[in-house]
Amino acid sequence: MPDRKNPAFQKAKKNRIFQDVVDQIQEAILEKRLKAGDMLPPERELRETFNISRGTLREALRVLEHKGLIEIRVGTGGGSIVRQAGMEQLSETFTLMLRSGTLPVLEISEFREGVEGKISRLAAERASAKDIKLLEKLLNKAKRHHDRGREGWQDFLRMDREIHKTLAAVSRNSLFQYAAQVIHDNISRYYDRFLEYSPGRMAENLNDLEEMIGAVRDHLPENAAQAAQNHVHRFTLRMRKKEALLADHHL
Amino acid sequence: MPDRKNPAFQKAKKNRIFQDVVDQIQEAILEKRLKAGDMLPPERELRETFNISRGTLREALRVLEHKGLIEIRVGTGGGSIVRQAGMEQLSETFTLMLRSGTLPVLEISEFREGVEGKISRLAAERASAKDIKLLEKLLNKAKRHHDRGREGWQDFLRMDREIHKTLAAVSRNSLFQYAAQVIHDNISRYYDRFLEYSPGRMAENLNDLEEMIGAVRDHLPENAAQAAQNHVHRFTLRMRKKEALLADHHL
DNA sequence: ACCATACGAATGGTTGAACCATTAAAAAAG
DNA sequence: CTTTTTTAATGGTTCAACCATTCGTATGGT
Repeated sequence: MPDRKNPAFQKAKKNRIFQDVVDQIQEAILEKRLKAGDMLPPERELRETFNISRGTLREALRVLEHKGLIEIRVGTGGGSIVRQAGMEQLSETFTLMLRSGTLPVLEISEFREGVEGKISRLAAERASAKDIKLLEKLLNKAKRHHDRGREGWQDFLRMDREIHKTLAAVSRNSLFQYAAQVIHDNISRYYDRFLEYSPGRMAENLNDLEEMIGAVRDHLPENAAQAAQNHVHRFTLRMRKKEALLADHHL
Repeated sequence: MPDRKNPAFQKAKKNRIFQDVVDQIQEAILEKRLKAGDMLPPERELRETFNISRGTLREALRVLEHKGLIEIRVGTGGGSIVRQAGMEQLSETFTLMLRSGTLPVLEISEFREGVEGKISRLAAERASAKDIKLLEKLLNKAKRHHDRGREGWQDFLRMDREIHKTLAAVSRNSLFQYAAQVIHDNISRYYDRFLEYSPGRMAENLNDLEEMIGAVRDHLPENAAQAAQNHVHRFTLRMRKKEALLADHHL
């Protein structure tokens, strides 16, 4: 169990006391006076340090937890553990905006096209021999699922996702990686129903993937970007068409 | 024996009552059963609705507030007001990640290049005559500030930002717009110090802006994208060079 | 000596009641 | 009618107790 740290906090003062506590602890973490893995003193002790009630302290800890700056565990040896802020919070907030904001699906898709395009471009620039080997292995799996026809459809879609995920990793940029993942997760949550089976569609998709991976293999960034954008754009078009149909149906 | 599947279940932390309350209220907001501007019942009433203590309820409200889903006001007629989740939370989380070093500055810059490139590309495709007129007006202002030399530097930078903002609006995609703004705000918060005056730098920047706006005027998406990326990339390079210098200095 | 079980202490989670601080609306004063 | 004062609603904070979970340790049987 890590040592309990006590980096000399000040007494709370602001209008909203818990906010002052949040700020103090956050600063301590950002200035590395508290490092990832360190444990804060137990609530009953921190309470006295800040000279506030336990309830107020807990509101502060709750916010810090939600910010991803601490993790809270119960039981003996539990308590508040300092974390390294990760991408989860960014994803969560983004998801909230996608779900609640009035972001038109068209704009989201357009953004996605840009991100996927750039990812493929970077991947084409940076793919190592090993990366290429992996991508081609995945592509072969996809081909085999394609050849199985209708019964391979779900597996094919899974490989499609896997390939995109791998390309994102090859781009060596975690922001693009997370952006692609968050958008994909959110788009598919609402539009997976558009992915009904059709032989032509699967052949078309397989062709897209072949083009993308071929361009990455040959280190042709421009082609890779174009292929990826076409691939995503095709999905967007299908989605819009289907949406229009559904709208008609409702009239 | 069948394979054991692991479909990435979420941690079942539902033991925590406040989390359940957060989820319920959040769902109500996302499903528009609660709209922006609506007010939740006062704490003492909500407490009874959920059949929990006020302290627990307040922890839930605290989290919702931090998510940007509600705003809390004190006094008569105050209470929890439903908000539309905006960009502030995204920006805040982004700032946290920047400061805690989770996101390498290089990756952020690269992302920014992609976003600004795509924005300029879209702007070149979609700019109306009116948009172009506005952009050229801004460009002229920038030119005049440039001609004033050193004393026009700050004004020139302001115009640079204004032009980028306008381009983002012309792209007609609020996601790109948000992304560009969040990244710009965060990058400049920590790296404005790299923007020291030099006549060559200002001339170089002005030239970039002229190229970008020229390409938009002539509806040449590819050129516009390239010009914007170069523009941002130049800033990235300067930033990295300066960072290296500072690092040397510290040795 | 070893292992399983039961206990107990540490720690976060929850509760209820009371009081403080701020604000807007109503009442009183001019 | 305007200004000031009062009042009531509402979030902010405190305190004290108890519940639930977890882990180390003591206990006891083999």
